[in-house]
Amino acid sequence: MAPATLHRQVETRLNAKDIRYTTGRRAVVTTLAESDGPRSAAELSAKIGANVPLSSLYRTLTVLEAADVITPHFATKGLARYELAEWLTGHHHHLVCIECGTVEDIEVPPLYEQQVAALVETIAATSSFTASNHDLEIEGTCEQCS
Amino acid sequence: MAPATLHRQVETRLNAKDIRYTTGRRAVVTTLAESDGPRSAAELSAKIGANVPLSSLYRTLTVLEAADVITPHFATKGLARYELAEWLTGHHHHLVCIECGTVEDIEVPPLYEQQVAALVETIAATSSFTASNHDLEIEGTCEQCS
DNA sequence: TTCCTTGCAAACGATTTGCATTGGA
DNA sequence: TCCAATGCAAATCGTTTGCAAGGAA
Repeated sequence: MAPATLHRQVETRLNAKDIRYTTGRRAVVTTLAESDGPRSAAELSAKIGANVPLSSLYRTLTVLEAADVITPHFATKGLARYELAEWLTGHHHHLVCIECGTVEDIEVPPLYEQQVAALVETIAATSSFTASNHDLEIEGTCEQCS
Repeated sequence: MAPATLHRQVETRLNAKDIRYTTGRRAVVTTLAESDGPRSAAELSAKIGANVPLSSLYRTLTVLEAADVITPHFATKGLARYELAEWLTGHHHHLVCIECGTVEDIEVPPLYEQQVAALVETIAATSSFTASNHDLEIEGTCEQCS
């Protein structure tokens, strides 16, 4: 999605909830849009530069998550990583490096996605669990670490 | 797996690495074997009772993880949950409740498992990422929370 | 002016570590 | 006996919160 379009969509979403789309929030959205996978508060801070205090960053993340603009991800120990919500990026899955912990987004071909969706349907039909979403985590070693 | 068999397998594995299979370690393995999903240190502590200090529990978890007897899981914010490694339990996936955070194991029918395996193969073939395992997280609402 | 937002510092909760003690082979 | 394992207390790390200052409508 073009950055201008992205920001317009986010702004509309935030305005609908009477939340301002401030510079700091815009910076987080921009940075996540440029990333190819979820990023932690520390990673965002480093990339944004302009030494924003971490407490402000965390507050920004809380606000954006509550507005469903970003989604948290917890594939690695001890810290949360965030990415733009799927209504902004499209549905995707994750490659998780078991060495360095970085996470990369992947899209899977439609045929496979249908199979996974069918699997989730099947599970839902045979249990009392109400499924709303799914995420396939492929664990392994990234190029850097191998 | 029968408890006796389980403990024998774990003991063999630990002995091979010159690690003792102590009462505390045995208690963690027993408790995880009785659980239907990954459990946190606090949950294990509560279930084991016998007020074991958390620091000892964490050390036990570290040792068992290093010996590949247990595997950490991070689907929810702020804390790690552990489960017996798949060579002891068999391959499975997870239902994650987005309300209360609890995680439950599920086995998926072989046909679907083959499809997922094929998907992972395909991804591996088209990227420089070396896949070693995968985990499908189905997010939704558990019976309690719905 | 009136709230929302931000910055700073202190507080928190999960986890880790140093060190002295205990216990099993 | 001797080193691994444990308990306790203090330290660490990511994250959250109270409160006062800054900023946009």
